[in-house]
Amino acid sequence: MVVAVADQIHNHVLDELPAGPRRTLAQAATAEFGRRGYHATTTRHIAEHAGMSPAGLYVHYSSKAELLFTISRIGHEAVLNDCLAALEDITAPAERIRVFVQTFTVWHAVNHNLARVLQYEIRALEPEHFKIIAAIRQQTETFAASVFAPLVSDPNMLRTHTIAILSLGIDVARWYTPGHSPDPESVGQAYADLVRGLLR
Amino acid sequence: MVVAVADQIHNHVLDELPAGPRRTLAQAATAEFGRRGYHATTTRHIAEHAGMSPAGLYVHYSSKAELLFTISRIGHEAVLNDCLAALEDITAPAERIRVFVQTFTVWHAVNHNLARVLQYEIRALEPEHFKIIAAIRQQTETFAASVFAPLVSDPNMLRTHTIAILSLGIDVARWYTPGHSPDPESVGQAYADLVRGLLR
DNA sequence: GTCTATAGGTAGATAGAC
DNA sequence: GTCTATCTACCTATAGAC
Repeated sequence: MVVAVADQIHNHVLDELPAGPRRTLAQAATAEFGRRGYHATTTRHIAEHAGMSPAGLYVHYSSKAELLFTISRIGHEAVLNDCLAALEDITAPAERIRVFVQTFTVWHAVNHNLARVLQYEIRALEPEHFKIIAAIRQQTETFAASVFAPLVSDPNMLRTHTIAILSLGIDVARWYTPGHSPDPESVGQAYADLVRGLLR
Repeated sequence: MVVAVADQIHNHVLDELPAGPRRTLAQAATAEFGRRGYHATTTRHIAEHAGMSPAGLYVHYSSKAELLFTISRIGHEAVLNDCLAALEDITAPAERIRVFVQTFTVWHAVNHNLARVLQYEIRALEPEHFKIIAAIRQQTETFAASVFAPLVSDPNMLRTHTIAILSLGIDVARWYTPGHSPDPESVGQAYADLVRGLLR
């Protein structure tokens, strides 16, 4: 079943946190923020999802804002690191592009709920938190551009192509619906093929 | 100046409403919802932006939810109608695709603030409102698929291509920043070129 | 139709017992 | 570390004067 697999991998990203209430709360908050949005989600929703009282949350997180920041930081680092790791041993430019698009796309399909928090709730971050997140996003964008650069000579076109290709992956988080959409690997493969045509 | 032009055309969409407090409030709400999100925006923000007291809003709208629905309905109808109108006299399949992509993309760049409300705040709509909006979105998606169909024989690929191409346009609303991003026409042209390569 | 004032509800966060 | 109870603040919406 697609839903179960997606949930497993989804939880896997936040497994960077040691097992315990802090991780449980981060998982609960990700589910709620992803479905309803940060401002529509109450601390009571999160606590109930995590199986504890509203007050219990504040033993492990100082605020709702810290919970969002923690999720956002781990998520943003995970996308970047997964893409870096996937391309580590690949040197052929065309193959690097193919694997990048596939990895980035699959990540957003598998982690569509977490990805929605990353992409939609940036403006809900507090200013100091926003700066840190923006820096990670900049790294991801710069890395993507470096992957596409060998096949795009014009710098202006490189910028447009990079934004467009990242858009394809990012927007998967918006429309992806487990059970209704094709499985993540299929989407990733289809998008990698699309981009190959796009860059010729 | 790019900002001024974008604001003019932005306001133009809501000019479907007769001039008066109802239109002024819809414009104010669009600006606030687009910047901060529906749930982070208070009725006081909207009233202040529109230059009236918090209570004044309720003379013209029954609730904050009705304001969102009004904006969402007019905006969704505008995208669909603009695309239909742009393709009315065009029969050549490749040209229809080019003009569709350009129109859809430019619309989301010019109306990026309104477009954010359309794309990000669907889940904030009340159930009855959601049904009506979903029906308009379905029409737009069906129309897009009919435009691409002549150049994509495999039905499965048609669905993937349609989603991907709509994603490109929709995601413009997320990243477009007047003054920093290229002007809307340039983005539309670049994306139309990209899609031409993508469909070959 | 506009305002000031406020009702009624609920949010984030804390106090203090166990 | 968990709970129940609650504080304080603010939000949507209404009442009622002008």
